[in-house]
Amino acid sequence: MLTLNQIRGNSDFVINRLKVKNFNASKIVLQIIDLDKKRRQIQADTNSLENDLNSFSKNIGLLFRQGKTDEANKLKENTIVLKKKIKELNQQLNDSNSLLDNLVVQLPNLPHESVPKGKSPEENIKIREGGTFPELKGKALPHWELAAKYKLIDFELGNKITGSGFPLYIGKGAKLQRALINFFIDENQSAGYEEVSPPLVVNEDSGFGTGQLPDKEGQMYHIALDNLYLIPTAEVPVTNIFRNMILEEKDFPVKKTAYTPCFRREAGSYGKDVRGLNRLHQFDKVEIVQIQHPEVSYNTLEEMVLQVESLLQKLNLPYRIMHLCGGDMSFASALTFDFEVYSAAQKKWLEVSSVSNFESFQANRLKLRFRDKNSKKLVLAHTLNGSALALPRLVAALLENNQTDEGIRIPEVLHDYTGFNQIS
RNA sequence: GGAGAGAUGGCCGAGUGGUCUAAGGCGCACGCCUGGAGAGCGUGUUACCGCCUAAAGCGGUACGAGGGUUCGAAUCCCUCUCUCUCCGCCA
Repeated sequence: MLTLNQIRGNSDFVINRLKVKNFNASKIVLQIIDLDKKRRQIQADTNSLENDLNSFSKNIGLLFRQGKTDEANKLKENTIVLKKKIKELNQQLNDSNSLLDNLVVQLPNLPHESVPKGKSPEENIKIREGGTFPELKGKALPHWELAAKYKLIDFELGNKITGSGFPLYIGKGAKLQRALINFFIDENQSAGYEEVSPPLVVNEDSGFGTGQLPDKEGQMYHIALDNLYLIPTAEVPVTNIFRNMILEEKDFPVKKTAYTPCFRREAGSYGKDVRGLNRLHQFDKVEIVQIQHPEVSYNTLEEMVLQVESLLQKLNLPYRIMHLCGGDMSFASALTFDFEVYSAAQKKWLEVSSVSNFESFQANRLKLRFRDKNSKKLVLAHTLNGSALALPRLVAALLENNQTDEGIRIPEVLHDYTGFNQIS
């Protein structure tokens, strides 16, 4: 959520920046500025009346203690009108405040100045690519056929147990999941991220803190009886560790990594794009999160991009890094880099990671601040996160790209984790 | 699931209707003292909103959350949330 300070006095700037995200903010911004002015006037009036009431009360107490009951009772009469007026004004103030909140919450985060204009993923800009493309003999099988052939994943059984989008991993398929998770966490740990293992369900406040609520509730599984939500990503519980916190500058950088299953309702399209592991309701992901000083958060973003890149390099997968255009960015992000791996059989790029700087957008909702060393004032911190990495599509590419006549080769870095170097 | 107790500032903890922003202690910051450190002494130490160009200053709000009673609520009443203890059940 943007701060009122960001909007007040910068309305043109805000409106123009949001155009990059194809968001027409002019109407809302004007409403906000108007309402904010009104709200402040109401508050000034209310405060002054409350001040009057307080001094009346003090005097009444004083008179009672002096035994001047008649005078006190006379003063009491004065407070009746005052109280009624204050009550009305307070009602107005509350109304204005919640109206204002409702408006501000609708504004997406401002995109960073480097964000390219564009409406769709086609307009994302490739930063660089790496890894080597596989040279496959004969016809490459898609991962869902490989998964069936080698009995790694049973989509039908997942269907039977739960429904579509909930695969059952079996044998070496299951072991491969664990191997990847452990590999990623170990790598992130060596890069200075502390491992945490958070709750997989969160309350409403947490959902709001990272921006899933309100608006995007349809994307999360909701447990109505307890009003809790299944996490769509570890970002939610991990970032919410810092809700309502005041950090010191010496605490920076805060670096956490977490493995969690992720649950997404998202009723996507059907057909080829969602076959096999391409889109699931439940999947595994290792996340990295950083809390940083605003002055250096973009260096941190770069550092996180390199961390994710190193994972893909070690797995020896062909990948590319995309600078997302305004239209393809998430609501809360100021700058996002997507990582895609090439799937040899499907002949397309699959997104396996998204690394973003949210600047103070989440911090404002979370009330995550730090004390500035020089000014001694409280300042909103910057939050960043990225997948390092999400498993399903990575596994898809891994299976497809490494298939041979003898079986599927496992990347060397995983051998210690899997205990086998080939699936056959 | 049953019974009971509780929630006060960064932490501990006092406070059962008025001068309570809230005693006392710890911690922290600064100063004095010291060769240096410690002890000791002194001073300071919540956040949010509003007024003010800003600072200073002033006003308002907040004692788990929300509502109520009252001229006045940390204190009384109602609802909710959470924590702890005991019993039961249990991975």
